[in-house]
Amino acid sequence: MTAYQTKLQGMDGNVRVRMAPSPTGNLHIGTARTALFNWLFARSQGGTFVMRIEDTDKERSIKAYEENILQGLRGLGLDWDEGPDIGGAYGPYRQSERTDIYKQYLQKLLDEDKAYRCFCTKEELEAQEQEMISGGEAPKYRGICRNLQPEQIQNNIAKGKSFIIRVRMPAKKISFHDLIRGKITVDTGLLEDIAIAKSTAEPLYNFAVVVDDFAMNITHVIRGEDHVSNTPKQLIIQELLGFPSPQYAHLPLILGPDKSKLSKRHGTTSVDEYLHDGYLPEALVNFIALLGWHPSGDKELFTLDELALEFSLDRIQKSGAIFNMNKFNWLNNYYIRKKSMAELMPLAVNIYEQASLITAASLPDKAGTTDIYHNVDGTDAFSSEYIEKILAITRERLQKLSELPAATDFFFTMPTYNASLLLWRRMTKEQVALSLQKLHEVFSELDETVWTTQTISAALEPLYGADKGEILWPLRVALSGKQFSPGPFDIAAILGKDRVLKRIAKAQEFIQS
RNA sequence: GCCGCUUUCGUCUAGUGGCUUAGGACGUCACCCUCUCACGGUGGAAACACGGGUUCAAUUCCCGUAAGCGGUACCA
Repeated sequence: MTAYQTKLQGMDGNVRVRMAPSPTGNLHIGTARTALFNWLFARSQGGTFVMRIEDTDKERSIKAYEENILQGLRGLGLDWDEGPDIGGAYGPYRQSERTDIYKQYLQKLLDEDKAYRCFCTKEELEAQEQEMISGGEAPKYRGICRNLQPEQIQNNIAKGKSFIIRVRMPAKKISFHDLIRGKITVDTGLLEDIAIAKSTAEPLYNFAVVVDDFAMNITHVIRGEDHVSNTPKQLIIQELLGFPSPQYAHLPLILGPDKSKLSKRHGTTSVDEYLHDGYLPEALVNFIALLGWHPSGDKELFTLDELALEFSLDRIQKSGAIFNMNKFNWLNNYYIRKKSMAELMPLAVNIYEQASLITAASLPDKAGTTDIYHNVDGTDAFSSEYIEKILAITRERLQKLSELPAATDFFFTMPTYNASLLLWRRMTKEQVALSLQKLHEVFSELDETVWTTQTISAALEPLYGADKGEILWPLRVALSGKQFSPGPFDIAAILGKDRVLKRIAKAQEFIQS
């Protein structure tokens, strides 16, 4: 029995939470974290996690975004028990497919006179609003259509005037207990008669949410803090409809460096982009989990399963958390170092291919292995073992996988040199040329069949003067062409005799010209 | 403007009235390792927004103030 299964014993398992993304953009960091916390809560309680697509806004909702969001979430390791892609007992799970359900409750509210038709045009509403603002009042719908006579309504409908549906907002103090923030009280008298549908077939957010959360038996609503002001509205609608209220937990926002809600102007907010940029899913999950939540101990490195084990709502922060790239980079480096070679290889190969450093051999060789790659002009071939060795010595210096091509291109193509870079400290060109010449001699003599980091290191031993750097720096730069790189023995061991000799010769040519 | 929420090192945070010379992590600085960079190791600098209460005692409780954020749609 796993630790998780042990933990679940004794839980009622009746918890039902939902993630309700709106497909109006690619999967956003904030959405991912809300999903993560819902998932964590469901898993830690042995409850059910429901995925529901909130696509009531026909203009802005795009199917491709829905796919991006769902795929992105799965890519992070999250799964759901019910949803548009897998069905479930409470479907359909797309609001656009639930109009009949909304229609029925909308009619009920209209019949009971808890809601009414508002025939005001957008222009009229806007004018009223302007009037109120210039008069120093808080802009709010005045309730022009609140008390229309039945004949007027019939008349308007007969004339084909379009209408929206508004709820009669009762004026009272309403409060709820937020699982994270405690008691929150709002005076609904300050709220206007909010619109709940554009027509009987087009419900609006606050209404659709209430109906669905009830119909889907949701017990806990865990969502961003930007929804606290919607909660009293939804509470009222529930009351009007006679629905019980779920429990609420409002998560602190993820902030940009300027402390405002994280958005595109702060840079990348899309999960996709981070993944394409070489950030690992496990790093992203670990990082966003720590944005607003903290375990009871000092431990900071968590897998998804470990998070599920430790997670609890009462350890969620109340204030917003700035998305700190530094720490994210550090975490990503940690996970790059930790990842198994088997997982890392396909990612790296893909990146190398995209950078046109290698291309998979067009034909599998006769042994049936397909793990041979060529450089683009076909002048050199590399085994997957060769690439694995490169990763082994390079991974610890990467903050993200996308740095791989620039950091290791010299393993696949001849490096280009920069004159000043070949010179170690106060060395002259002549001294460097001499070092290179000695190196070329030693490597020429070295037996190719025992070509390892150790033998290379030992073979160079006799060349050292007082400053090893006079030999090792030119060597490293000759092999890599870079200011920063792994050590020269490791590079040489991987490159092999032929490539090492060629690179040293090229560097010699360069320094003499 | 109105309503709501929030406030511990630069950042993420621990802390629930005395155990705190306020702990950890990232970043930063110094040193070590070292041919470079990174990794790793050691050490340092760095915070309780302000003002009143309550209490023998407040970072911790209460009230104000300030600041920040969120909301204020026929978006979600």
